[in-house]
Amino acid sequence: MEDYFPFKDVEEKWHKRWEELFRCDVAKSENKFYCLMMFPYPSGNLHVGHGRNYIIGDALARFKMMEGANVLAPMGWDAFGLPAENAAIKNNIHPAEWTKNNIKRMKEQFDRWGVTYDWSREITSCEPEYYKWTQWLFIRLYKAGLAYKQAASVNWCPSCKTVLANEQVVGGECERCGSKVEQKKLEQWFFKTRKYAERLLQDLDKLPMAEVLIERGGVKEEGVRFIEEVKQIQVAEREKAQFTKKGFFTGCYAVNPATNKKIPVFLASYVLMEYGTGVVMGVPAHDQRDFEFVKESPLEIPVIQVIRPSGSHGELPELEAAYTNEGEMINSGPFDGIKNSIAMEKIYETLAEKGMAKKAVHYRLKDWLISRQRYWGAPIPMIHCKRCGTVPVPEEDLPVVLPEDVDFMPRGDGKSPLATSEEFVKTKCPVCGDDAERDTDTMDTFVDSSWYFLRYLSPNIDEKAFDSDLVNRWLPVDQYIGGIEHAILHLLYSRFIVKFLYDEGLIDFDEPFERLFTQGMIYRDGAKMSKSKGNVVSPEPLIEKYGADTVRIYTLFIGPPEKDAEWNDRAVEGAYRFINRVWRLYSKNAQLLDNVADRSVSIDPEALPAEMIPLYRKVQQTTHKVIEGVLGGSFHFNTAISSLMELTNEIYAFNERFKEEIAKQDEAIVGLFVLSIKNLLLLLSPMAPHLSEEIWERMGFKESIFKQTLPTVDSKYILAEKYTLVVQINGKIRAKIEVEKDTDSDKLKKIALENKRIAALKTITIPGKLVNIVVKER
RNA sequence: GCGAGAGUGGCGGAAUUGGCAGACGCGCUGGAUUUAGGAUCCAGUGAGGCGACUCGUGGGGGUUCAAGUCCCCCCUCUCGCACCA
Repeated sequence: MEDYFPFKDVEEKWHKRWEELFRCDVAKSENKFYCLMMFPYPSGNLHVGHGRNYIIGDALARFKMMEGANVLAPMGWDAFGLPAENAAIKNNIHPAEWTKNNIKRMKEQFDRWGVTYDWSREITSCEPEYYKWTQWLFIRLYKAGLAYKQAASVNWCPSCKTVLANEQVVGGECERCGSKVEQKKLEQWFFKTRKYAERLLQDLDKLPMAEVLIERGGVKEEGVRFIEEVKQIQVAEREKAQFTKKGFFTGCYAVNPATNKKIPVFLASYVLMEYGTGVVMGVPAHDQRDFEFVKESPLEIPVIQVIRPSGSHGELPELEAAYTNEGEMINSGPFDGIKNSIAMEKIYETLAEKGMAKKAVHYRLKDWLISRQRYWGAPIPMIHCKRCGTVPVPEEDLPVVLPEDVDFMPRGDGKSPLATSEEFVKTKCPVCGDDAERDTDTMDTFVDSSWYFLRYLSPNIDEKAFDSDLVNRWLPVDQYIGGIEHAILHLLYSRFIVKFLYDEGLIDFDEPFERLFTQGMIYRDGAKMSKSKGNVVSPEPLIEKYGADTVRIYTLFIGPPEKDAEWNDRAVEGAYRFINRVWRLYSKNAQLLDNVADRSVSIDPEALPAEMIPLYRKVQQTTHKVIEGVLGGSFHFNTAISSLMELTNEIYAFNERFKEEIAKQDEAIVGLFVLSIKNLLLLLSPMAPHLSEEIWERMGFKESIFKQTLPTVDSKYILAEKYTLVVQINGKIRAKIEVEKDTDSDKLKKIALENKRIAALKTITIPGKLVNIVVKER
């Protein structure tokens, strides 16, 4: 008997066979299930926190297969991006090569977890075959009037003379050299996401997912704004705002239309031109920023309190900070005495009647700035001609290939690295044929990832971006799984692009994802795993020591998948013990179980002796719980595993109790025993696939366990025929009595009252649960 | 500041419609087995009390026969965004 599951001997064998299993025939779209996991950035190493995403997705894909679905589970690489360029600069390796190496390594990591995909559909966003179509998308947007050029600020390091990403700015300083970062205006490309703001907001209702709320923060309606009256004020010459929260008195006054009082007008450094009209009403008594402005400024600015804190009386003390809570209005003319939240609406109504105000909706959504002054991205396919202006590269000339031999070290003139390649820059104008220059910026990597899920259906076609027919049959994605960090922008951009393609008539759906699931982060020592904190847990040593199934089971068992969880090295052993407990169930009984498939073993539940019914019932209850818990929509693998542990414990007890009968091959007992083990394996297999497949094969089944259907539930046996009735007095438990399952209320009441002879005022009877007796005094 | 989420044993976490709080696992304790250790198997394990009992789901109120769950107020923590008013 082998005491431990020999995972090292069998894992590889199964990885090879599963590749076939996961190859999807997309021509058959009936009963399709598109299970999409966010394609990762190939940063080099996956840790167990990343693993959660892929393990959840893999387990789900396998459950769906066993439910009979035609599962499409593809994978690819979001392969353009800043880290490749940083690594290149640091280690003097070409970004393309660095990326390629990382992809190779990460693919191996997927494999070791037993996470399987349809690799025949692999896509890599940095390959010309792919980014050709990212460029094509840009041109479509441009031709539809949704791409435009405008000056916008970038972070600029005056010492490195280069553009910095937000991430590279730490505390206002360049992370590399520590110089103070400046803002510099550059002409850049934008996509008009704002044009889709209303639809992006409205259609959120089509997405049944918890994360909707997160995105509501991104596209948000701003409330009432008093625009009209302030527009009349002439804004004086603006003083340059190089200091924070300082102001300049214009000498002008505005009139507060609600009270008809004069208000001094200031220029303030902290008011953003880009937001709203660029003009705001300062309320120093009730806005902390305005309050600080008044405090920091040498100017004499009156602070008028207009909200009296709830419950306060008499003279109001001088404020030490802005009062931002509820209260009633004071110093507000006709609105005095009204609760501030109500007054807000009242003031609006009054002004609206006079035609002085109107409600406006402000989406907290900017147009999408897609230009990046970087090398490692898809070149923007535009040509600048002196005579014809900016013109798109003709579609037949795509892709605009990213030249390999470019010096992408910081050059110090602020231009994109591509500008150094004369060969790249110099071109002919496609309109007039004259000498012209290519745009030297590349696209934001979010553009690459905003359409990749369409490409998976036909990853290799070179005459178009995607096959509309296949895409229409397979999308929207049935289940999208990914990290919370991408739940906002990536989702927004993908939705924008899909709506655009819908408007262009290229696809017939306008939301890309049917359901989204964002899994929680895995923490370690109270912080999320990161290289800089040095708290990452690598999967390899764990898989080496305990096997892939242990790591999978632990990862799924750690907690509800949507919540954050703390990694605990020692608790991994619990998963390891469980795996081996299941294995021993087999190995202890190998004589019986080896090739048991070839024999007919069956049971008739109706004919089972009473002492065997509890196990049969446990099998039914577990089956019900696992299938409901996982496929019922909540992906609660943690409770599914716990109930499989319970079942395992019960099979152990059964095995021990009927040891001799099993040895003697008693038909009924062996039948139930084998059934229990079969169901245990079927339910466990998506989560611990190596173990389950191996035992399944040894039991003599010729086909993969993932080609089996999930066990069905004999629902008659879900409820026990007896249960523990709780008897409460005044809501406190006073007795517990075993009763028959179908006992009616009257009978229950009688049983309870006989048990405790109490003069009852009132009795609450809940069949199946409890009897609560209410008495006057205890 | 805005937005989102979360507070249950020593720890991770369970608890249909409000109906036995703490399933399952980790850790700990004890027993079996073993020359011993490890591994394995079995049992116990919220706190207090000898006890019948009492107290317990961040804190305080409330609704109810009954509250982790519903309502009001407060506290703490985590994440995301932001000179966005």
